[in-house]
Amino acid sequence: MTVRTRFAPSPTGYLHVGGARTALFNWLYARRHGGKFILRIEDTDEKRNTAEAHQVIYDGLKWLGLDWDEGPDMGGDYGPYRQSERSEIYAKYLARLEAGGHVYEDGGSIRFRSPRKPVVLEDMVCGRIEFDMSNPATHPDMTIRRPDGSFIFHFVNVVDDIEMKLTHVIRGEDHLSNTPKHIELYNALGEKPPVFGHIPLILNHEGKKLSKRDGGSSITYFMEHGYAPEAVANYLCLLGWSPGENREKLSMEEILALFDIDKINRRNAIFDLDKCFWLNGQHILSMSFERFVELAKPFVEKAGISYGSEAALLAALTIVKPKVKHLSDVPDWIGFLFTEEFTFDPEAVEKSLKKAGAAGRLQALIAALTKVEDWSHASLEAALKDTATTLGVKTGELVHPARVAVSGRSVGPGLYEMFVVLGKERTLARFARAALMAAA
RNA sequence: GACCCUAUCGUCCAGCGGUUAGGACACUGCCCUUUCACGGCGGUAACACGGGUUCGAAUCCCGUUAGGGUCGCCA
Repeated sequence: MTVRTRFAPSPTGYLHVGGARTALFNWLYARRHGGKFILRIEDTDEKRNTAEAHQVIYDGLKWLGLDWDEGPDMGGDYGPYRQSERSEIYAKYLARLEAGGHVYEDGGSIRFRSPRKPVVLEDMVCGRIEFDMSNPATHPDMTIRRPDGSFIFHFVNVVDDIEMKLTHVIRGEDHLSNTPKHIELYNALGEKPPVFGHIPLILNHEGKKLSKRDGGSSITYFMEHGYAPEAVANYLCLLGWSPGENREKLSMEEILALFDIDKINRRNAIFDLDKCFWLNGQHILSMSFERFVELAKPFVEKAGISYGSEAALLAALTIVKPKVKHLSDVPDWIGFLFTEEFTFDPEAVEKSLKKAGAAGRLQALIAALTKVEDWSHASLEAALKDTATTLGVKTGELVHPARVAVSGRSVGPGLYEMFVVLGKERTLARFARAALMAAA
């Protein structure tokens, strides 16, 4: 039997990180077991069902590196993959329930009559759980169809999972309490329930279910704020799961090799943006230059930086990669390399350029750099350090004003790297301008 | 309220009957250094509580407390 898992989001217009993690775990499970991963859109609630809302889901999943074998955009043997297009199927299943005497009408809607027998769930993550269904007050007969003929989540979800031959249902723990209802439905339909796995929830800093309002709760946030998909996927996996050996940073390939659904713990996790951010820096640091270019370039283009030639852009990206932490910071970190119109950070000017003696030190540096023939990192470093020795000052006294002189700011790529990328002429011109500012 | 799940540093994750309770983020001290970063060496910081079981419990059992989830004609 081939493993078949699914991600079944509702098109709400944004992809929740919790949903993304659910998708990730389902994808991982399918891929690990040579199975299929299916995307199904649960859009029975028509009012929030738009093409853009679908696109957000596709974009988010693709961005994370998740691919699906069957879905609304590509079809498959068990479609359609949008619930809004599956009404006849639901009607057919409702007829089966009616024939079995499992439903009754209540004020125009149709309810499923619970057998009121204990339900036992063998959950991949939570283990064996027995539910007492005897109290109608806490386990009322669920509505499965509204008076207007539309169907309710619990019913369509089960029907679709049956129809699409899903073998494993991995979902958030918020569904754990709903599961006995679903199992009753499977039983009434004479179908074998899939294997369930309820994963712990992602909570915000208040310890509540992470909601739309919380910063960083949607995948779009990470896409826009310069996170690498592999870093976010890595972080999401670490919530509730550990590869062992105190490992933190893992590639998708490594995760795929190590991930195991029954090693997921059962406690909810609080989303920590700090750690995700750190992991992002780690991934950027160790990713290939090609990958970095691929991820950083869209941000550069979007910022409208006229970088001239491709070679010039690559040179700039090279010196920035070892230090930048957010891909979205790249435009800011390279912009000054391509224009003389860059802005000076007033605070940096005040602190470094206007510092007593800075003007004189810059002049000394100009004199020394002018004499440098071989405009290389090593020669430039030697020249600057010699100057510092001659002047009897710490290298920092030259480095700080020099950095502000060529970039206008106190943070950025390595100093000599910037000199090299700018070239001798532009570097010295910027120094001359800065010396004027320092003297003013 | 009923039912279900959970309980180790502030946060995430190790631990699976015998450990000086470990790693990571964050915070912080020192070193390196060319700012920021990176890196290196340290530090602060945890087994919710009470009963059992056992020679021995963070680990197993029960209870309490706390937190989360579900109880929709949302998904």
